[in-house]
Amino acid sequence: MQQLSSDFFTNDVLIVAPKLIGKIIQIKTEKGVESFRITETEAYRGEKDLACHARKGKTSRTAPMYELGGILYVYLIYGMHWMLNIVTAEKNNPQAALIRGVEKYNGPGKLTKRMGINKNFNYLNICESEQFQILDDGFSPEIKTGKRIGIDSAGEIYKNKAWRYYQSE
DNA sequence: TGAGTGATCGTA
DNA sequence: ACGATCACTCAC
Repeated sequence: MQQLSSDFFTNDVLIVAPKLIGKIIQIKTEKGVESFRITETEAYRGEKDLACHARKGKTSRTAPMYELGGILYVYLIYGMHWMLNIVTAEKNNPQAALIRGVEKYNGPGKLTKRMGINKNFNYLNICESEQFQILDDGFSPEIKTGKRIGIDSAGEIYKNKAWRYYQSE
């Protein structure tokens, strides 16, 4: 059981997002230490990607994505649901992998609710944090790809990219 | 299929 | 200051 190093996240999101499948999120909550194995991710890749928040450039919301890979990008959507993203790539290359599902909790809003993820986790460095870590226990499942979900306004080219990754049964 | 919900950002 | 938008979820 090994914690992922900074190098792991300093790669293109199209490399990192599929590699995150099967890895384990370990989080310290009021209940103690809990673990969740990642089953589904999506890649959001730079200002050119019309589905990525960074398509409009750097703002206070998207600033975390412009940092060096290895921190969290957390934001609220529809006034209710916290979205958990892992920032990837080098500084000023705004990319992130959305954690869309973990074992037993599918859906990006459901898993953050279960984990207690909120605004306080934004910018958290996951290579240095005691509270939130990602671990590799050697498990490497077969991975399938598909179109990303919920990005209808993104335009034909990027809407149809197969940048969603999930574990096949 | 549509309501709930509030931060964010462009426009003024 | 205002209004449109939104990487979702749940109940019909």
